[in-house]
Amino acid sequence: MFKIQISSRFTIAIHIIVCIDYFHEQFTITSDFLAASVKVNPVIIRRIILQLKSVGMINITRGRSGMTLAKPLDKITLYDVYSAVDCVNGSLFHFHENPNPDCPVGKNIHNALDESLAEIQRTFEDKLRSITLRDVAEKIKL
Amino acid sequence: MFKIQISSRFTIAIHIIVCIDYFHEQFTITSDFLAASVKVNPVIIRRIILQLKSVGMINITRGRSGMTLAKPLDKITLYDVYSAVDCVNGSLFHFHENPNPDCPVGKNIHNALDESLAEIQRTFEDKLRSITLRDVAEKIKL
DNA sequence: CCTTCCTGTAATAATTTTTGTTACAAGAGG
DNA sequence: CCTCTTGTAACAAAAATTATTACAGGAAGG
Repeated sequence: MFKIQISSRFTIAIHIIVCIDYFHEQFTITSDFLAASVKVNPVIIRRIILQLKSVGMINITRGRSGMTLAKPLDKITLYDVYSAVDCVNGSLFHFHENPNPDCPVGKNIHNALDESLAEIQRTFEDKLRSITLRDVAEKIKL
Repeated sequence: MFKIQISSRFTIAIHIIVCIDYFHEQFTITSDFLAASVKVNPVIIRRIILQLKSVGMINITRGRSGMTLAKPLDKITLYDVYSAVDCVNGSLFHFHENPNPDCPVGKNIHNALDESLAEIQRTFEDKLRSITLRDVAEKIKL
């Protein structure tokens, strides 16, 4: 009924990293190469790899060089990827913005909830931190 | 830059439940009353209270009766509210839908990731289960 | 029993996000 | 200098979220 999902940019980014690791000795990895594996437009890939590059996760240059990983897989957690592509600056929860300040509940609901919501988000992100790209890549190679 | 937030329906639903608890002895609680505290259109309120009703969390009748809670606050967890308003049937994560089956990575990425993503979601939902509406309401009354 | 109030619900609009696409300048390397 | 590919803008399409109007139909009060 309702959607509420974390962008596919996250799983695409994971797919990209695993692909670079998997194929880097066999092929020159380009955005077209990755687009063929992920099956999306190459520009989508480029936008994501720019974000991964900006946090020092991969190396890219223009021209025929192809891209490489800048870190070993076991030094990249799902959280690293998540924060690289999705900008988790803010809250995972969307708060209704104008509760009535003249109502005792409306005035305090934010304070009453914020701490709990932040704690939930922290738990979620800690779990993301506990899984590395190596864990994922190993399951691919089986 | 990107949004990715759980619908405000969740925090609105919490607001609603706390309001009913807080005001039920003083006032007749209607969707207009709640709309004034939350500061959204009454129809938004009605759609949410219907969902809360459908899982047996509140009692509603047409006419002048007003609505009441069907459960004590400490028997309602944030997860109960979350699942009532947001239909968490599916995954919290949006997977890109057509990875290339002819690519060894594309063919296996789903299997390799699904278990981990499900575990992350489970952790998240368990945390939601650990907080009750009583915890929230108590902070309002301070 | 009839008037009033409020829910339940459809229909629709306005925003905001997300994803996809085309196009092209500019850097890198052969 | 030619070719390949990134980096990026501009724009289009699709999907999701939130808001709004309107009204039929129970429930309660007089």
